[in-house]
Amino acid sequence: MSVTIYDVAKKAGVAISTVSRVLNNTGYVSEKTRKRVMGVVEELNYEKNMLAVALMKKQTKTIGLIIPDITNHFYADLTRAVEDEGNRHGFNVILCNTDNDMEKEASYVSFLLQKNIDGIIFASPKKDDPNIKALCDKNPQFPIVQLGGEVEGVNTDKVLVENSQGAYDLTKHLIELGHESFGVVLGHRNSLASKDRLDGINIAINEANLRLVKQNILYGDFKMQDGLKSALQLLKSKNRPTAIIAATDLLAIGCYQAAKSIGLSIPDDLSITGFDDIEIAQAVEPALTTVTSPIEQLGVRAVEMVVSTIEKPKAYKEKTVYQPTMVIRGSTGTPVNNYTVSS
Amino acid sequence: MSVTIYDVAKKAGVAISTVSRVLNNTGYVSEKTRKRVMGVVEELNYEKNMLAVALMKKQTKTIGLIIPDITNHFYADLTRAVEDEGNRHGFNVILCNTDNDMEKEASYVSFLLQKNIDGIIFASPKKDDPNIKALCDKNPQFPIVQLGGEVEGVNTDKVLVENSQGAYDLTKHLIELGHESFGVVLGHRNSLASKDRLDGINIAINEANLRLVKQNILYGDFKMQDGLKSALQLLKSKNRPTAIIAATDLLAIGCYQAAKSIGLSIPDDLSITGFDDIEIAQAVEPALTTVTSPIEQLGVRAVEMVVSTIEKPKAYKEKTVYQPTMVIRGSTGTPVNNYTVSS
DNA sequence: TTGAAAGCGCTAACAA
DNA sequence: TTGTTAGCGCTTTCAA
Repeated sequence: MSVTIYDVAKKAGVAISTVSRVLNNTGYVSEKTRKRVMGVVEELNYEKNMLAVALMKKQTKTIGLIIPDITNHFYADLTRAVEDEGNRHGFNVILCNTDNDMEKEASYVSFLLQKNIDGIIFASPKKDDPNIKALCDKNPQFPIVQLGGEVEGVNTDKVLVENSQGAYDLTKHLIELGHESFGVVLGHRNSLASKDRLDGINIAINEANLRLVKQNILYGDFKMQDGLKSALQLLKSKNRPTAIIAATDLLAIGCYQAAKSIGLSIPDDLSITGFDDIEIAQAVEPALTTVTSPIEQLGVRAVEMVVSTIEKPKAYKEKTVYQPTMVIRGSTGTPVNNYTVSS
Repeated sequence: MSVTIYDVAKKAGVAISTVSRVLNNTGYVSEKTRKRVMGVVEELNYEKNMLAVALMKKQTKTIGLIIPDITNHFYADLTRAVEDEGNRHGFNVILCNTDNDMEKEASYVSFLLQKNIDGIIFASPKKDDPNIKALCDKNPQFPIVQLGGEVEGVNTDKVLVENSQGAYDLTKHLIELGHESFGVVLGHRNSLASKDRLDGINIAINEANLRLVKQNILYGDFKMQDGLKSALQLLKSKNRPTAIIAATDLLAIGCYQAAKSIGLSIPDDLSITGFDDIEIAQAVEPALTTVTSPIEQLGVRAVEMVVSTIEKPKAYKEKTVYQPTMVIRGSTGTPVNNYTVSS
């Protein structure tokens, strides 16, 4: 079928080991034979079969990227960064969307392992993810990096964002504007993203001697619809907050819709904050106050970590933590507190 | 290192071929040995090395997906669909972002080929893409599907969307509202998306005996920023249009910003239409009139096509064409025509 | 400086 | 019903 190293060897009148040597620049080869071999390689349009190489070397030059959902802008950006950086190092990336479904994740992981993938990046693992734990227990040497989350009791390389800091900043900003009652619109209950953010919010609120009513903390999925639903619930409640802190920009935009649907104006009647700073955050009206993470850098760092452990296994694990940055825009302001909503 | 078929065979006291047989359900195996072998498989936690299988069978159960940019919502949705459907058929997908850079694409393609990938889906190929042509010329049997675009003079399976129809519908809708002067904000000059849409627009305009001024057709990249820039240029020109047709929703949202920045209200002073119906399209104010494609179906169909050709090569090529659907929302209306802008 | 040959882990004739 | 063996295309000792 396709041309192999044998074809090249025969045509060049040398042994396959010689061809292999010139192809890989390994061992001694006379300039003369090198030229001859390269000539035949060009002539025959020979391309190395990486499968055979992989079987030999036990390196596929492929990494797996496991994310909840590529449709979420944050993961799209991240994936882009990982793919680019991987490519720069000569690695391809196999994409896996789990929807936070552990069974799906398990099946992906075993599939990836069977394919002898060289390493895996887990984005936003949930704190009780059993698959990562199992994988690490079974083979502590296998290159894994956890990005933007950490499974309890599992020691791997990590790239993290101090999300609690971002949430703290946002909350403090709202408090300084004069807000005293808050609504919190989160995603999955056991996503680290939700937990971290809530922590930061609580710290800021406690510092200011204010209280966060438990009923004002709502969980859901990460879609815009969920933001709308949660916000409606908050806005129609007795403990109606003057500010809503959403766990992602998309959720925040869902909150915008809720506010509009019942005639509240942002930020006069209601301040809203997001998280992620997706492209649309500046396009909505008013522009969204949010927090931005160095997503590209996260991806780059994660790839650096896997690739370096793949190429030279190391005895220690490392962790890099990034700080998010608050971006104040038009969706937050001093509360006016003069509105009424029919409950 | 890891446990192989030999380990299983030895422990079970059978030959490797027997193990292979029970693993693949091929040929006769007595119930007794089957059970014994399976027992050992479980006990040893044996997992098949797909690399070896692939080397033998010349099938890697992996397909490549080549897209311009995962960061673009349309491709994120598409990728999601392709990945899901691929997975359903037992295929992994390797993601490649080309940024429409032909060299990058070429390098990806040769990389994928070296890895003995089973097939490739090219999303939105540009009409003069040299790589697809070269690939087909070299190996007409290799499973390829072009999605949402077609390279001239290349015969492969195709999944298309009649974008010109969507653009036609949008334009006609605007004309019926009373618009007579249009601005067109496109993406790359030689992307099929741009060409198709322009075609549809022209047909509708000609049918109505109107004219589209050449200076009102602007090209750029596909980012929000480009929409803003192009729209500003249009709105400050002498031939200021009353409606802008953008090639994507993101570009349209850029146009929103331009309109707002110079104090025009939508749709009274300016109607705007998009393309794609991304999630945010309904969240912007006013909600965006746009056109929606069955993205998921596109991905599913493309995967069906590659997978079926991978599994059973066929002598013919096929093409599936989908119709887009117009979604009318608040961003289009009757022109009021009483505004002035300092030029 | 080059070649022969032994694998990498598996499938698939072919024999028994 | 099971075992033996020859590859798949390559890298890498070890000899020459």
